[in-house]
Amino acid sequence: MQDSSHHHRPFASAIERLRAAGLRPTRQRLSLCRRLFEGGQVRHVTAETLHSEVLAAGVKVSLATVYNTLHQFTKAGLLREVVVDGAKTYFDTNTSSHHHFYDVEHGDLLDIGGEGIIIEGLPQPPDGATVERVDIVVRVRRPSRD
Amino acid sequence: MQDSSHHHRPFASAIERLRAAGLRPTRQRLSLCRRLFEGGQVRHVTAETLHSEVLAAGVKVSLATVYNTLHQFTKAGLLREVVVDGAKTYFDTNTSSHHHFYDVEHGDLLDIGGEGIIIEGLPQPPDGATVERVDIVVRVRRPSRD
DNA sequence: GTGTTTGCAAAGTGTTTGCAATTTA
DNA sequence: TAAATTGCAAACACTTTGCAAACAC
Repeated sequence: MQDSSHHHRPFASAIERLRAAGLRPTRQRLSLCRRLFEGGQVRHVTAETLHSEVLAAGVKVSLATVYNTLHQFTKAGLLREVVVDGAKTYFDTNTSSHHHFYDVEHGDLLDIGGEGIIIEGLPQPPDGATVERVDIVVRVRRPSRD
Repeated sequence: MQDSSHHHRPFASAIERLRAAGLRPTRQRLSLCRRLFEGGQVRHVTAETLHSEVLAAGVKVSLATVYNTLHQFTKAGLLREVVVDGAKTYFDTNTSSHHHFYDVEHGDLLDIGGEGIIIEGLPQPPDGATVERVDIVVRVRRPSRD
């Protein structure tokens, strides 16, 4: 059995998490923060999905603020941007090195833990280029019943 | 030394290539086709870059037609769409299974041949999902001299 | 109070579409 | 001539931005 002591230290509250990120705990940021991190599970959201989620919960936040907040969270290291689709931007609450299944039909993302994955045969990056990150996207199609 | 007899059979002409794809060889499609495939090298274009290229060469084509043509070529198997950036769509003349270096700074793409690459440890796709394609994107940063 | 954050609406970017005019076979 | 293709301009989806009002400390 593996220990999980390397998990991120759980924050006592969303306020604490925001403070640690150097962001004022405003009403809007608090509800977004709670929604993203307090379920305890990895989440994949777009600005739109997160926005309608908080709206449905009765919290008033503008879409522009959701966009801004997602980027602030990303810059602060709380989120990670995932590029799998030309149209929309996904944000992942899992910020550790890992990969993704992407359901091209429904637009669903599923994490693939980065631990067991080994890529063999990758050539050296060109010139003096430094590798920033290696992303694997497994594009899958789930048969839709029609 | 490896033989290269598995390369795509070279087409006598752009006309022939279009016919084989079931597309009428119009003036616009012909110049786009020539530009894409007659250099003999792998190319990575966006609608914008290809459009300004043909314009610069004195050929009159509308941007809308470039978009439509790129998608027709893709559907016909002449091109492959590459998703590396949320903003723009790249098209690759290399349609075989392979991967990419992506210069996040300059937006440049570079192919990584698919032959030597082995990914170990990928879990089974969820449910009855079928894998459509596995993409590796190595995001690199080339230091810009300032 | 002072600097930060918000919301709105407008602007921006890349892409798609409807349709009349043109071109191809 | 009949069917396919083009170009334009308008529509589109998603995202960013400018700025006055609201808010946090």
